[in-house]
Amino acid sequence: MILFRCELSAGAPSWGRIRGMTETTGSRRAQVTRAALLEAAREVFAVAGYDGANMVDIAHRAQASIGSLYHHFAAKSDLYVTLYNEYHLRQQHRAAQAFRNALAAGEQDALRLFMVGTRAYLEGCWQERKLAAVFLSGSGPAGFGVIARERFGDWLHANATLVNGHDRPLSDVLVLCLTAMATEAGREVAAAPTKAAARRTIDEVLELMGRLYPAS
Amino acid sequence: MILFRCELSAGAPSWGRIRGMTETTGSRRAQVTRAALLEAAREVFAVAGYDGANMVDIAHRAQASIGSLYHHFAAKSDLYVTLYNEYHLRQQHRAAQAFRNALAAGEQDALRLFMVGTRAYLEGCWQERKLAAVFLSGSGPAGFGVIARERFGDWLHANATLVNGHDRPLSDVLVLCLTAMATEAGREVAAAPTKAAARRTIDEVLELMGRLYPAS
DNA sequence: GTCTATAGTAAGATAGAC
DNA sequence: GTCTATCTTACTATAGAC
Repeated sequence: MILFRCELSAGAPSWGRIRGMTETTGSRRAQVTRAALLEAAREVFAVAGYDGANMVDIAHRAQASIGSLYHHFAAKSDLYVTLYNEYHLRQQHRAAQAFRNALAAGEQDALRLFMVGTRAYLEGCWQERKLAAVFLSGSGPAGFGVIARERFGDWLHANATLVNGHDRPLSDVLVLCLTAMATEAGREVAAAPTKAAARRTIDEVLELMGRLYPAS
Repeated sequence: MILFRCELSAGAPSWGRIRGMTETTGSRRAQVTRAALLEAAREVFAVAGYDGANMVDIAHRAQASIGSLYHHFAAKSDLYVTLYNEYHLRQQHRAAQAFRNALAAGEQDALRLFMVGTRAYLEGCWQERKLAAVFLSGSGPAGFGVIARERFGDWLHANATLVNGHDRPLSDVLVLCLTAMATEAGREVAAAPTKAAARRTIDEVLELMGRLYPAS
């Protein structure tokens, strides 16, 4: 029984490459440039949002040129989606790690294991709050919000399925509500002024989720 | 004790006029043009979303010119916000009406009254599903999502305050979760294939909200 | 691979005649 | 108030030197 498995969306994402993604191999210098461009994009998106960000600013901040930017990324959306996919993968790893730790520590209760994974996700929102705020802000290329919600819902559903041991243990509406709560909580956590405040929000949301989640 | 009062945000909205709103008075012909432009905008936004909509399409669909459009509305965001404010007002009226009806029918329980108002909101999402889908899609001018969420949260908080009879009966996190659930539910309802499906979603969400809402 | 320069396109917004 | 014509900005895309 594998909860919060990284394989969930490690395959080809249904969304992702809008116009054909750039390769990840290349010379050392190319990789440095690419990394600088991604880091610059992360900062610019965080300040200006998706629509407000412009490619020239990103290139300048990375001390690279427009030509170089377009050499590495086919479009603005490509830049955004690349950042999102990497972020999403890190979040999955955090959840999977926390789950394994809890299992190793002897935790058996399915619901509690589910909560552990969800808590890890929310703590990831705090650790990467600037980037998380970008993706939770609702900005992004056309259709991105819907896809991100669906991906998160699938993730919840798949893990909840394993928790309960049934094929379809949770109603669609319950998954809808859990997803909505986790998303809103992530937004709140990413905007929290202090780590203590973030932790309070996380604790309280998990307590509320426990009231919704049917006892296993 | 007035629940779901229309006055809640009938005053000057904190957001609203991005660049100065146009007056509502004018000649008969001007008002006809203005109404046609709003109706056209409603249709175009519903199909293309905020970013995808373009002003030329809206003007053409209203059989008016670009110049005329900009005479009536200072910017694309003004058009969008005007539609939103009118929609929001109708939703408030629906909730207030349902509340008054329930009161007149002898309903006394505070929580049940709260649910009646919330149900009216969700049924409004179904009745105006095309328009509701626009505002719930997450599209919109920069910063709109945040403001819309805040406005809804204020509405929830104010009414819940009256329900419970305390100054601050609900924790911020609980309001956050109720807001998130209502918003997601509204999205789902607006996208439901049939009225029966919408009603099922509404019933189930209200049941779940009842588990979160502290007994009064 | 990286750069500068530039053309093309689309859309928001404005000017000024009527 | 309404119109046509035009301005401005910004993303996309490409060419061609190094």
